[in-house]
Amino acid sequence: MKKKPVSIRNIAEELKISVTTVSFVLNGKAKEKHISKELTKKVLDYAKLINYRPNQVAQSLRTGKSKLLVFMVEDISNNFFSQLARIFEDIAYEKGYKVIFCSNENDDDKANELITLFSFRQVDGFIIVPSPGIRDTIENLVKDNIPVILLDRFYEGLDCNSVVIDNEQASFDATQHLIDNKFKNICFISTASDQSQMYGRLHGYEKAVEVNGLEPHILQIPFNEIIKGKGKEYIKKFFEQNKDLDAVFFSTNYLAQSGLEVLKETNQNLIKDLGLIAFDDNDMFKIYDPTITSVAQPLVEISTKLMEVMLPLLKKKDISETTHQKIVLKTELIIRESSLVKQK
Amino acid sequence: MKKKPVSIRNIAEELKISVTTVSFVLNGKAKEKHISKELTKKVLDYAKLINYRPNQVAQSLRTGKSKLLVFMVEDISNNFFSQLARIFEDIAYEKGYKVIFCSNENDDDKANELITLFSFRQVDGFIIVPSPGIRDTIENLVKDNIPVILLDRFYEGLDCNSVVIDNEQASFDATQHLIDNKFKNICFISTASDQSQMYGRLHGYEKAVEVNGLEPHILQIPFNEIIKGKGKEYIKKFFEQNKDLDAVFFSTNYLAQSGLEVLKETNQNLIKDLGLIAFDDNDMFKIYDPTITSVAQPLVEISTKLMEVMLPLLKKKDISETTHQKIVLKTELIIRESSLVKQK
DNA sequence: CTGAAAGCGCTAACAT
DNA sequence: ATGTTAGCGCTTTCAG
Repeated sequence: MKKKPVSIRNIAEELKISVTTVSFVLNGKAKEKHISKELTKKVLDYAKLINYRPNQVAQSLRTGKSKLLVFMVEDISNNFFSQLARIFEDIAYEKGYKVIFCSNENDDDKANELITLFSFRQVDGFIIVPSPGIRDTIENLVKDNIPVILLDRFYEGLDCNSVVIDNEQASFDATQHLIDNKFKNICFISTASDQSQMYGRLHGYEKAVEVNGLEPHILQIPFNEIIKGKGKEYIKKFFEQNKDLDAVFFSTNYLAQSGLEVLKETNQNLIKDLGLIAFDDNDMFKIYDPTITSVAQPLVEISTKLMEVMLPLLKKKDISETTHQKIVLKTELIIRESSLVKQK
Repeated sequence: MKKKPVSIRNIAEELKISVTTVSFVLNGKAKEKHISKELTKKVLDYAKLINYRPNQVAQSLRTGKSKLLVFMVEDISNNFFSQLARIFEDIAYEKGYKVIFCSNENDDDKANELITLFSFRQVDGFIIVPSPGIRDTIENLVKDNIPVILLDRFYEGLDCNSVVIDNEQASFDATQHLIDNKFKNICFISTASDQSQMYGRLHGYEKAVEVNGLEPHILQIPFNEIIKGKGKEYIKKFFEQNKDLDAVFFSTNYLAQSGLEVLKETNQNLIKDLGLIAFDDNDMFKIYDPTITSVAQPLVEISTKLMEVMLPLLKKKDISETTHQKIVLKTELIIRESSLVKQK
């Protein structure tokens, strides 16, 4: 039989005192409420003895706090996001928060629905990798003083907490690194998106190419085509039409994967002959042949910063006066074989 | 300002009827309670108009149901588990359930703590990839009639719902496939674990080797050594001591990764000369050179079955009479270049 | 110093 | 056919 958990009332009855006193003691307000040392100890000991766990649902109903955070990403099965989730999970648990992960597939409707679903009262805070068109929804969350942090990307001009990386610099450095290794016809394969992170990556590339007096070669694949699995076709066609490329810079990990598939299918040697860099690291990159250079995001640092920004918001009663923090973190270029100068 | 959500009482007042009526209508019990069509429609329309969302916390407190499921795996950042999570997430949302993912690191203490944390009342059901020593905890959950399904592995002799794959058959088939391709000195690299899934994989391998009159070559690495990142060292040493191996069967995806790293570091050609199979597929396997044969678990089927088993348990008031289901699913051997007969 | 009691929003047994 | 009300377990104001 399901044993009914003990309630604060049971404790009170057992100890022949009032629920108030029990509640005060259990919430560490014994001192503040001038409750005697002996009584305090008695309550604490008994609670420990019976291994008392407060009913969090009741607590939530009363306090309006659920100790639940929502961590909404594009796709939790994506290596980058699942790694991030894993680290954030630990940090959150440490602070007494549970995390609900969900995937919005970069789709506005799904994202909106999800945010509504965790409708305002049930969740203490949101960490969101926003899809392109939910700016209004985010703005409303902010207006309603709900703790929210944008992750990975943000909306230009919208005043909201965010933790992102310096995409432009990362992309510039990666491109420059290819150029330093004698590559001249570097292409940039990305999604057709004006989201901040892609915008930054594109501009970093363009800047590096321009500064070095080279020609840009850009492929931007519509996101819904990628969803449909058409990414490979686009890349294949692009490679066929641009035979003189000598290096490829993939702006996301899934594009890198598709790209490598195409190269592999076309001609195994291509992978060795081209300069190759991928945005976002992958464990397999270091055992590929050649090993693949990547732009690695600082996963631990991102997660830590998220919690650092989130915690004060959760603590405060009224966050309407808090200024929004915009954290920009540096990436690391992990140089491996694929981007080094080729000896022909 | 945070706008206060409308409550069922607000609706009642606005419509000048009682909360009961509103509650009944909103819970689809209008017919059952003989509430007039007009009133029903009025309530429904108004609720829609103001976009009413019930406070789920209050609902939970009252009903004891939270619409929350816990999905506890070894490590959510592991590709296999994150893929599974992604699919299960969708299926659960469809049924109105939210999912809390967490990682137990295959550690008993962490697993126990997590289960206690989601202490019995707050969560409607558990899906658990159990660490080796939490048999008692699971048994208690079962005794307390809490819906729980074991995933990926189970405890011999413990009567509990489970969804697993036929590890022994999968492993036998994979090994036999290597043998069919003329490999004679096939080694099996695994963890030192008597958990059911590893036991099955080991036995499948042993059986296939024996049936074919070959010698087994087995490396079992202690799990805590793997955690410490010592996996590669063990594998390296094993390869050095067994120079005559012509094929390797990795029992998990992280071991395959470590193994490939070792092979790569030792001698790039080894990867092409050895027969190679990995348990659990990975997107990168099909673009590796050579492409890598793997035993793929049926992710969608697993997730579907989990929900199929879970839903009835969630619905029933008393599940003490239900018989526990043990679902065993078939895997698929995805044959790629790495396991085909080598032309020397 | 301690206790009584209101009330968070909802459901459902009971009343009318 | 619809309304009144108790109560889920907790926090916290107010009273003693």
